[in-house]
Amino acid sequence: MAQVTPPPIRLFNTMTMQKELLEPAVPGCVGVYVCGPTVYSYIHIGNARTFTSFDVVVRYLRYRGLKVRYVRNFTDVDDKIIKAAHETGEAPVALASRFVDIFREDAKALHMQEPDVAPKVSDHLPEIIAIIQKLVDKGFAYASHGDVYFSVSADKDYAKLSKRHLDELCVGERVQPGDLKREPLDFALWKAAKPGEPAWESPWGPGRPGWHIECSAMSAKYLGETFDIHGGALDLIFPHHENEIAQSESANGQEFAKYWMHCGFLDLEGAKMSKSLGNVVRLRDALEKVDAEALRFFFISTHYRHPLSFSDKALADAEARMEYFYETLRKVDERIAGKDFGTGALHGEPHRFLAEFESSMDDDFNSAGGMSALSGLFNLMNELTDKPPVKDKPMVGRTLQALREDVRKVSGVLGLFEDDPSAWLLRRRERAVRERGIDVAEVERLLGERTAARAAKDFAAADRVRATLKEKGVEIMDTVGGTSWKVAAAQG
RNA sequence: GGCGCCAUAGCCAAGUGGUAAGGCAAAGGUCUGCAAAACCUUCAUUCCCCGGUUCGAAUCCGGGUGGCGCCUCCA
Repeated sequence: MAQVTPPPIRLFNTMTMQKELLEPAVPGCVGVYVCGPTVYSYIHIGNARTFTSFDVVVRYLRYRGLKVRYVRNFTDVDDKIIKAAHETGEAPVALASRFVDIFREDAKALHMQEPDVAPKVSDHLPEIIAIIQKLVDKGFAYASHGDVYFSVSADKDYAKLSKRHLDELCVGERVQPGDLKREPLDFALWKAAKPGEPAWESPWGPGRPGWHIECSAMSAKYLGETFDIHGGALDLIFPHHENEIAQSESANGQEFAKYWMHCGFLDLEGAKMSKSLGNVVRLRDALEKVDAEALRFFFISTHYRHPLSFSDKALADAEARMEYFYETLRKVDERIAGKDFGTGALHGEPHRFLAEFESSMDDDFNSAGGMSALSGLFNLMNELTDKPPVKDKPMVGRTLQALREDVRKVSGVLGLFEDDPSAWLLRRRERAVRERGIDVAEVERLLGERTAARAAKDFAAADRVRATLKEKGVEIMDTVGGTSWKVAAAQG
């Protein structure tokens, strides 16, 4: 077996601010670490966008034949968790554990694949304490009244990821009164326990890890001291990722991650989503109103590094597009199901669309560019189904089969079209029926009346029924197989 | 103040040196009893503005203007 040529995937590296060819440390194998959620609440649609983006990255790397180890952690020890637990009266560990389960449900609902490893901070105290000890031993960290701090001045290339100047950073840094730190920029690796807080024993007394050290410890455990891709959203560049680099490279004396990928922000029609404004949209609330794949499609339609604006209109557009895709697939499946069209030539080079899709995705996971190829693919499916340009029916059938097969491949990468088309369409109609308060029995009765009128060639009566239904938001379609109906697009 | 990002048709959105993908909307057409869906056609001599580099720039450089993010927890 010949050596497989590595796929020419290029990705934008925040460290160098350039697109680079992906060259894994171990050829053919890619280690990916994505900073996962702090489990103190429900995730919002911004979090969902980030995790969906990396879900697609990992799916694509695998599609391209790379062996991926995908690690996404749970931060289950944290100030915010302690605070939230205080409010609900739960034990912090219990609250965190509850939201880990909730996160898993949400991720599944959005068709995200499980990471290979989903480590929790609370399960990795020995590893965390070990790396802190290593930093203390090497002189990069110091203990202070039960806390341990990383000494930023000991790290000569601190801030290389965010490209900041230390003297400038000091200006904005708040220095707490009675601070235990030597320098304002130093950050906590270990925090001494306060009464009532979860605490673990350590060489510095009871306490808990600081925010950043967990990722250094857990990534090293599961991916090694140097690994390939480290991801997260833009806001993690500073200080979180910067501090991870400082810790890991100081402790291990080698490069931490080769490629840094950062996902752009999602806003609400230009407004920042924030708790103080009270406009945080939870993923699960969004999924009450919009189909999961439509939401994924909405995310995927814009490049992962670009800002994305969430709105009802954008969602409605995405859902309408998904309906087009699924209607097409339903027709195609009906046409080719269980049929054998033999072997032979295909019409119109159907595989060119998949090739186009791949070349877009190879270029920094440009899923938005890939949509163009997808449109071409579906367009050809419709053309072949409804108005075949060639008479050779077996050839048309074979071509449709080939196209359907390519849709399945794209589906595996994007996490779209994973449903049975008819089931998806019916589910969407049922949701619309509920939302619009449509009386299905009445619709069926009116349709019966209309069918009778049409049979009697009383088209005026038939058109009156059509108009009546239209007022109720129901659109009807006459086909060879009879009349079907759907809920018209919402007018607002 | 520092470090960055963004600005492409009515809207969404690719394209980062070689002469503007795709989608939605709109208009016309095919099909239809009429529709819907689908398909076909049309729809940016031009990419926020002003300079510069180049045979050639939406793409590179300089300067503006307008949005935004991070610098404190944040996906």
